[in-house]
Amino acid sequence: MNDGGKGGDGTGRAAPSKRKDARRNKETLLDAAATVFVRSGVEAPVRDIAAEAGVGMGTIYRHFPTRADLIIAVYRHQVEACAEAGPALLASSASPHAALGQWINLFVDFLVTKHGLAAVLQSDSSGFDTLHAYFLDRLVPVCTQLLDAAAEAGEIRSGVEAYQLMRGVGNLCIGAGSDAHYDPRRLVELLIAGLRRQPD
Amino acid sequence: MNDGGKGGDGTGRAAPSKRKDARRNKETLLDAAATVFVRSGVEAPVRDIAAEAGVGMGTIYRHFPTRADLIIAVYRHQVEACAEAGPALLASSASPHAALGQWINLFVDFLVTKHGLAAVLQSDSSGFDTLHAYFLDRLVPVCTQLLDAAAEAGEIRSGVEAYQLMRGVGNLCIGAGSDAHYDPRRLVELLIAGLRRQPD
Amino acid sequence: MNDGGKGGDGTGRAAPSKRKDARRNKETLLDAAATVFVRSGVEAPVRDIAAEAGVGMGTIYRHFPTRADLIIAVYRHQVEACAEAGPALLASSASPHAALGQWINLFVDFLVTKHGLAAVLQSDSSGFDTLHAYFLDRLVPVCTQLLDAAAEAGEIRSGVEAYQLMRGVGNLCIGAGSDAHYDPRRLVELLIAGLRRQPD
Amino acid sequence: MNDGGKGGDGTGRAAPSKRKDARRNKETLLDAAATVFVRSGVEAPVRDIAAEAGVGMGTIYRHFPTRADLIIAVYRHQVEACAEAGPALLASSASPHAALGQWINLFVDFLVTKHGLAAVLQSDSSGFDTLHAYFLDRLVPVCTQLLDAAAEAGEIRSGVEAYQLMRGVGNLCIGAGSDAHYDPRRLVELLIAGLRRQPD
DNA sequence: GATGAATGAGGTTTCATTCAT
DNA sequence: AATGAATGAAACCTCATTCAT
Repeated sequence: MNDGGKGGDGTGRAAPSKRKDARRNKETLLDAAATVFVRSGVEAPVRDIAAEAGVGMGTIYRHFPTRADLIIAVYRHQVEACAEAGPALLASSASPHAALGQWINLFVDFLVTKHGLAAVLQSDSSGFDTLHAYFLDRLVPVCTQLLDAAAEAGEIRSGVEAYQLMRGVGNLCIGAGSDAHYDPRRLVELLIAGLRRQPD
Repeated sequence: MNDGGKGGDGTGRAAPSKRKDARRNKETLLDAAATVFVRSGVEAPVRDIAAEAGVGMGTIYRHFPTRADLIIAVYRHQVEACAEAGPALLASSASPHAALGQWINLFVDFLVTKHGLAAVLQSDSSGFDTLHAYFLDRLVPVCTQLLDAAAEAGEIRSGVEAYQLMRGVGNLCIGAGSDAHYDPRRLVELLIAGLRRQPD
Repeated sequence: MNDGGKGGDGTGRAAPSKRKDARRNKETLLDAAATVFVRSGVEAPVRDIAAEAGVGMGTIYRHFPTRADLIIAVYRHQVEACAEAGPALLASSASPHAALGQWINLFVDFLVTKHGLAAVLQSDSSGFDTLHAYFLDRLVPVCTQLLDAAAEAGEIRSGVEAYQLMRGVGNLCIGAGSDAHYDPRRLVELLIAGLRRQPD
Repeated sequence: MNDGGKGGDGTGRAAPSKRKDARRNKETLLDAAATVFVRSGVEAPVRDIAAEAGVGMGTIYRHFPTRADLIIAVYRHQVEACAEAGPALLASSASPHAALGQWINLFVDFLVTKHGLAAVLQSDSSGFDTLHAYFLDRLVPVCTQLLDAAAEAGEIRSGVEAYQLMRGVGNLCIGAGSDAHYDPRRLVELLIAGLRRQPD
């Protein structure tokens, strides 16, 4: 959304120009943000991120007007990868339900390593609307596809929407890491198991 | 020493005594807090709660030194009721697993109507330690009992601890209410279903 | 301390009468205040004193409208004793200057054991005016007498006023006790030594 | 808005650069703080200082994270000057004892004009540790040097430590200014006189 | 474009003092 | 007379966000 798409823009650039500098700067920013996010969570003070990047705070606001924009940018690659893994898993797995389980695991693995991200994903603070929307837009369709496939195969009960499932999985990941006795993976596994069409 | 005083004091007191007033006031406070908690969540500013109750902020601090104390007081009755319902359900339900499901539903019903409580329950901020402890102390044993019964009856897979389950359920309840499309009950149902010993 | 504990106090009272009760109460208060002053300084919260005495805060305000009143009452005996020691020392000492030194030592001994009193004695907060006045009224004349005697005997340089000297000694006592490396007695000794008519 | 000031800045600079502005601002802050310190003492509310300077409170915290930092900054020049005057006086004075007296006078002159500083200098509140340390680190060695010189010259009794002397002098300066009848200078003079080796 | 100084709302907590019971 | 609950002013400190340079 904020930079103009899949990347067609780079093909034959010759002049390094301001543009390149800016890009480098932006990437420095993303690296710094990622680092700080790991250290202090995705709600870390802007100042800390700026300091880590060695730039002024204004620079961050220029490139990423809202925190959501920054978070999205930092995790875009991983979200994309996750989204793209959906169809692939569907194709390669023994069953749609298995594919769903594996895909969800990818999502969980992503979330549990992102200190504070899961929490912010369910925040209803309007500042995070964009973030919310991005994750949903990108992942819900994939999840829907997997869910539909499993439903069609008769493996799962119907009536569970992808949106809900994603939200639930996201929620289960909140607080992981701060409590060694809490293992979201295990619970998510139960959740997915619960989707199974029941024997009785 | 300070009240013996004149001596008699007892039997037929007409004066309602400060004590009674204070007690009433405390209840006013709890009502006010409950109201504000619904409106703005359990992390609402102390000042707001005081205003709602029509008292000074100091009054709140007098009765409830920490926010955790206030939250516990506000919800104590419901938590107790929930805890006590466990054994009852176990006795009256068709199966331990069914009892577990029903009990969890009670817990979910409780949580989803408490704006922000679920979120705070998993917060690792030290200010909420007491709150955390209270919920855990009161509910985990009950859950354990239900879980054990179900395990013994061979209805569920073993290896899931009550603590984890409660945490998971609590997490699933975060953000309920702020999103009409998100229904924790449904997901919790899946989670509990997932506990079932699998057919394969 | 404040309730008689061992029970010895019962000797032979027949008619406790309101008056006596009130007196007892007042004394209980003074004991409690003294205790708390030692523990937390003379600026300890009113509530603490009330708690120590086992009475309500209102009772303290009734008997001692201002903190200064309370402080004065607590230390009155000792201040009186100090004041009265002046003439006695003058009569019994080898020289007026020696008497002065001994008397000042009494004052210092009194102050250094009263956590925070010296500090409050020089506070210009209007709340302490009475306190200020009491100490001054009671002790400055005594000091003047000693000073005059010493001056008359040609032992000290003239031109130092009792008020100043008392203030100075009081100031030197501030903070004693909180710093093992600071010994007001030694400095006061220098001050008094400095009063001596210089040889040159 | 915030300073207008003496006007010297007009020379020829066109772009005073943020840095320069900030520096000026910092000085504005120090001036304001000094003013407020005179008016209300060194423990004046941060908000008052900010108001006096015409800046937000955050600005104060940016430049001076703790109150001790601010106080030190406000008085640094004078403390340094005082410290540096020590050796100079020693070199130029008739005797080490005279030098000591003059140096102490400088210190007293400094303190008596700093409303509340002397009081805070003996506070044992941990917030002022830095302040305490600064004054001690800077001045005690100088005092030691003067004291040692005088002792070596046989002018004073030994056994008085610079730390104690400084503390004592500081204490004597507490409350100066709020009482026209109290003149610390006179008392300090006595103290120093008292150091003299006694004739007897 | 970049910088980072400045702003100031926002929330917390403490206690002296009053006054209804 | 005594009680102690209630009041609420005061101060503190933090950060997201803006904007002059």
